[in-house]
Amino acid sequence: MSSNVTLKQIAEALGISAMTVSRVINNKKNVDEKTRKKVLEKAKSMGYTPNYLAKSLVSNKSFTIGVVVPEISHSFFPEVIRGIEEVAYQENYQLILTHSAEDAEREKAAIETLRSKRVDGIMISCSQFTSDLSYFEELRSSGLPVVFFDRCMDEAGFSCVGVDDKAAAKKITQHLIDHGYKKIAHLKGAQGLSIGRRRLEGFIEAMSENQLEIADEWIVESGLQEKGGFEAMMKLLDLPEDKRPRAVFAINDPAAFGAIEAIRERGLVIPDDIAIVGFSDDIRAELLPVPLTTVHQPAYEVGKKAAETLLSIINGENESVENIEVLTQMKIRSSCGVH
Amino acid sequence: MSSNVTLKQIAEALGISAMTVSRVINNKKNVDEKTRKKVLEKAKSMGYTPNYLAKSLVSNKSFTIGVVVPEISHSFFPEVIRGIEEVAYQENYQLILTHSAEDAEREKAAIETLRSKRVDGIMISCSQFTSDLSYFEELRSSGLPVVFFDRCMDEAGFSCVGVDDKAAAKKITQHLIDHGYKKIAHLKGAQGLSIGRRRLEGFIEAMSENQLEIADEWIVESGLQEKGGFEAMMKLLDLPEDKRPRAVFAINDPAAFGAIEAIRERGLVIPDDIAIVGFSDDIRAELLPVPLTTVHQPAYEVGKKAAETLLSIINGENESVENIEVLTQMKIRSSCGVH
DNA sequence: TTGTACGCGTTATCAA
DNA sequence: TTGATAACGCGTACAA
Repeated sequence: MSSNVTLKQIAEALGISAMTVSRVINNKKNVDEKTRKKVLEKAKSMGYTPNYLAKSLVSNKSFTIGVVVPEISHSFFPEVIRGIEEVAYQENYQLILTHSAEDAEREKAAIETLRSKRVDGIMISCSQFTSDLSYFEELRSSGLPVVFFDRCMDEAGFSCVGVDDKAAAKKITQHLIDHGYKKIAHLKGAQGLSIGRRRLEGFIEAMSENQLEIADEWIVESGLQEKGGFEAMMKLLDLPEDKRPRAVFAINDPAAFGAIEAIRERGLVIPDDIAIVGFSDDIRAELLPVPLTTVHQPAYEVGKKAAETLLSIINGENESVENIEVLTQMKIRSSCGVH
Repeated sequence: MSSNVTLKQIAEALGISAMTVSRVINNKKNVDEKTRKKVLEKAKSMGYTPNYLAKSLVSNKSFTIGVVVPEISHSFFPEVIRGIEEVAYQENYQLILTHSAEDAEREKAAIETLRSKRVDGIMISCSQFTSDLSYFEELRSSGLPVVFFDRCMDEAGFSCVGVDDKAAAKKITQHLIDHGYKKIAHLKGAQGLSIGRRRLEGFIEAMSENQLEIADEWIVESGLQEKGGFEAMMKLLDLPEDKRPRAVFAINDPAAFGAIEAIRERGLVIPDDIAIVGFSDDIRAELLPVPLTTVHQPAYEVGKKAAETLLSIINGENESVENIEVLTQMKIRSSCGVH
């Protein structure tokens, strides 16, 4: 077992008080130079490591931030985490990383654990199935600083850092429209989630402004993963040929990948038979046989901004509940049929 | 600020002792049913959250594991982290994730912070420039459970969980040899790192066993990133044409990607002019214009195994220092000229 | 069944 | 400059 050296032990070994040792370790002024040296040497030789648990217990401050993500593997979240970590590192905070695995209950449990570990704040990107608003209202009343990122619960009363989902969705839909597509479908995400709702809104707004029909059967829920995209696309492909859309805007790239697989399986060609665009600019998007037109999300920036927002709340520099949008960029490739 | 409710506050509100409340919260037997109910209700209404800091201080156990990775973004580490997280989650441990950004000093600092936060164990994947063995010896003498994964310091006396680097390197080199290549170069990694050394060993062994020449100028240090791969490959391409290798085994896929870029820039064709193979099966490998032959590393498995190993040490079920190798799988694609 | 005393490692406060 | 004491929130050990 790892036996840890304490201030008291150093003090005893030196025949002085623990308080003096503490003062030395924390670089306080009022310590005799000789004593200081003696203590530092002893601390080193005994292999002293300060106990932040005890420190935190006293100061009610842990310099730890909790992060809750719904998935870890794909390209977006690791990049966000890197952004968070960078900011945290600069400010001497550490990250407790938890993973909800798209499970709302696991997400709740993770948040409770983080609270128990007395993190100074929490950053949450919701699972696809998160819907219990009352839980977040309770969390809010606890006073713990919380910031959502990417996948937010809008009504929860916490700040949200994401991208300009609605504007970008509208823009990429408009791009399809500008190039002659009229029959456009949307693979949508859960409507409890900010991104699901906002991207759908952007799609609808673009269609409406151009007086295009938004057929009910052309808005299909796919969720955010490949499998859902595949299944949703299959539904569209099962429509009678004259009712079939000529273009598809998928809620995100993984859903688009699934849809592409479905289209390929049916022997149809992208973009000739069906055009498709995604959202997120997954690392694989530009490497596909038919590179995917999509919206680039500056994930690292989202992470940084979210961490900065949380830290400003923790430091009491910021009271307001904000909706912060990092700007995206369209990536026109060939899957939309327009180079 | 978030004012946290304590056992004592609940006790006072109920006119009983904190100890009784503690017993209820921890589901101890000897509590009157009525008291239990009363306490649970009060705890809920007051929004009680147990303070694990205090608990850990007493029990000398934090149920927290420190993880140190050299990079976060690419496909390998997120997948490893997911594996670690999964095991940790099952056993009710949380992860403090730290990032050395390939900086040996930052790595040391991260480990020290983790010790201060009294993690129950640490999992480390070294930076490319880690070389201070004495630091790890000190760490070892502290008795804190430590496991290396993927990038290990062999002499440090800690267990190491990785893949069968040497065997796999030998096998993929042999694959090139079997298909007629004789002039084969290797883009190597830092020799302070297990993977750098082992993959080079595998390469050399395959070449030697086939009595093939290992020219000094054909073993070039590239490091583990794209940029280094590009530069190293450029050196090879600058050799007089008759001294130029016909095939290249890159230490990992990112280095291979850089090398491929260099080859392309010189107007040469893969695999016709130069064949290339990598290591790691990056998510992009199979999507390249000429899909990359490489070695698939089961990253998730490595993470799981490493976490299991660490937990077994923490639980005192395992004393021995082991070298655990998860088996890889060759992915033959077209960059090696053999389908 | 319930309560009291004490200690975990640290620091703020006040006294010497 | 240094030291004694109390407190942070909790649980163990013991007593009532």
